[in-house]
Amino acid sequence: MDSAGDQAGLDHESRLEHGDHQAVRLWLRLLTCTNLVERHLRNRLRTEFDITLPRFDFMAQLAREPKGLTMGDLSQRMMVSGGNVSGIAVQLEGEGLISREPVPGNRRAFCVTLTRAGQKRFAEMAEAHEAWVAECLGNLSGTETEQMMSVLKHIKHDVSRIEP
Amino acid sequence: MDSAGDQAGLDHESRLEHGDHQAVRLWLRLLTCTNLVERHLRNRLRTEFDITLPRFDFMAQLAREPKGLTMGDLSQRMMVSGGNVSGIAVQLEGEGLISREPVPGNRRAFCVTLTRAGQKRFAEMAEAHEAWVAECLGNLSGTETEQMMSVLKHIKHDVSRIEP
DNA sequence: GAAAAACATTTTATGTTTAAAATATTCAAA
DNA sequence: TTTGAATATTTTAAACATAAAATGTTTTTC
Repeated sequence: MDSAGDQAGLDHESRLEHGDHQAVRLWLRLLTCTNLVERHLRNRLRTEFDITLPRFDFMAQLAREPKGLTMGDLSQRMMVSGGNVSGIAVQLEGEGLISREPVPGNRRAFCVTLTRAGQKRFAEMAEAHEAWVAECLGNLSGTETEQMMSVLKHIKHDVSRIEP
Repeated sequence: MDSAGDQAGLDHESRLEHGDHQAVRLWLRLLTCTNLVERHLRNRLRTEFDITLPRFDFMAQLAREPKGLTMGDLSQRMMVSGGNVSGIAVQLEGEGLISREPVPGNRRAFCVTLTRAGQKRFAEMAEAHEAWVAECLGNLSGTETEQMMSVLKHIKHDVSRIEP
């Protein structure tokens, strides 16, 4: 196969440019779409539970790990800087939603867990949150969802290889 | 069709729960993936051009509209608050990359354009940026790209209908 | 044509986010 | 065991983000 098979008869160089351009278009749409959903969830959390998305995320990570997580674990899983996690923890601790206890064999680290009040509070929010997400992404067909999951996995793999 | 056709024999209620749960899994993957790419681009812009993503985005909007845009246009296209755009504009103007001139028939609005220096600077960055995006999203097959574009369009449509 | 409404932007106050420096602890050698 | 490297967290400074109030301008309406 040669130039006969080229899309729209483009040569190698302009085909590459075309491909790059397509990638940018996809990226802008991906970014816009994610921001749209994120903003929607953020607003709902604020108006209905008076909580920010990062704080909700913080609690969600803990809810998945009843044994607790260190500040570093949280930073990694939330994919935000350590300083950020630090600030959120102070607030949530002040509100009695999480507790930070020293780790027996390691005086550097804290073990952060949801308090009972935190668990109760999170359970209420999580149910609503799940419904809101379903409002945004739940109308896709089974095929669409699978395609999306598959392509995102592919992207994640490609990006991870760039600078590990 | 009745319970015979249900996936995995789930009843209506648990099928709904399953669907909601799937939506959350998709959302988390979508968010993670977008953040991964965004962070990568942000880091590269910082290390190689010493510029932030919002400032790059600001200039990108102007590059697409040689006739210029008002502050309000920019706010809308960048999907951020007006106050935010205002702050970025002051900086970029200070660096001589954009200019803000009064609009003839409207003394409220400014017409913001890239200066010649801004155009030159942006052209350099845009070329690199396009290549970085292609590194992240350019290894997808044509089918994958099309699927992704299509599903994202669907999502955007669904979300827009929730609260317009 | 004056009052009111709408518009375009900036200012202010508050809070989030990051990178980088600082602090403190643990581990590994030499 | 003391030096040095690695680890875990907090603090700090700068940029970014928002909502709401303030400022000035234009349009509408009566």
